[in-house]
This record gives sequence, structure tokens and C-alpha cells, in this order.
Amino acid sequence: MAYWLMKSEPDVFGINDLAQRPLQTELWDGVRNYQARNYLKSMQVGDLAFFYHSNAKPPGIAGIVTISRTAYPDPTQFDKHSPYFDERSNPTDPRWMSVDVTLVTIFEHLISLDALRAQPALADLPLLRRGNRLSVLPMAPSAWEIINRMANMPVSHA
DNA sequence: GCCAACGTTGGC
DNA sequence: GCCAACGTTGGC
Repeated sequence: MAYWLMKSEPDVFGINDLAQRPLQTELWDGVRNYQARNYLKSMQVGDLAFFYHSNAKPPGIAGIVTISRTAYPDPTQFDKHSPYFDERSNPTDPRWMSVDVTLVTIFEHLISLDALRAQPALADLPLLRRGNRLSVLPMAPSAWEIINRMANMPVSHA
């Protein structure tokens, strides 16, 4: 089993939107970066991912989801009316992938980006590296545990 | 709204 | 294959 971090803008689709979906499950669409796409392809059912709110005030980790369906062609790439439409993608050889995610936990308090940066043990976290723009990132088990502990603390660390 | 960082595109 | 131009991400 592997650990991940997946970014979404809460103004577009946040963790509370996921909570309101049937079975608290939704496809994760719109990934248009090859490296992030390759991470999606390697996900297995049962993998866990932090749900990160980007372009938010404040940005941070809002909760945990599990991968409930492995990668399949992202339908929005073929939808002319979707902002994610890609005219160069071919149905016989789809360029972009989705997975399904199912809600596991909404953290009582968002773990803010500031709080993450304040943890010396997370100094090497890819998420915190300058200029990182990948919307799907792998997480080392050690980092996963540290952040999980932060989530379970009674007081926020921002 | 600004802008640094970075990926992609396309001319050559 | 190089690299300038351009578009996007995402924190601030």
C-alpha cells in the first residue's frame, strides 16, 4: 500500500464536496501533467492520500481519502464542453487518467501549509519544496505518520 | 493581482 | 536537440 497527496482547489472541488457525493466517492479528473498522470496510474485500491486544498486561505491538508478504483481514462479529455478537454487525445490511446477516491476522514482542523513548514522532520517533503507544482505527489510512510500525528493533536499547530 | 517556478510547445 | 515564448500553478 502506498501513500499520496492530491491537490484540489476547494473553490472548484473541496473535501466537503466529496463528502456530499453518493458513497462519498468521486472521480479525480483534470490531471494534465504527465508525471502526475503516471502517479495516478501506479495507484492501487486501498492506497491512502491526503486531500490538499490549494489556492485556499489558508492552503493545507484537509483530510484523507482512499483510492477506490484504479486508473481509467479521464472522461473529461473527450468532452468538448469540459475545461479539461484535450483535442489531441485519442479514445483508442487516452492520454489522461482518472482514479476514484472515497472519503476517509475530514480533519477537525486543517493542517495548514505553515504548520507543515514548521515541522523540521518534514523539511524534505516534496510538497514543501520551492516551486513544486505537481498536483499528485507520493508520500513517504514516515512523513505520512508525522502528518497523521499532527492531525490527531488536540490543538492546531499553525 | 503579482510573480517565481516550471512544463510544454514549436521554430529553427 | 536547443531554447525562447508562452501558459499554468499556487503561494503570497
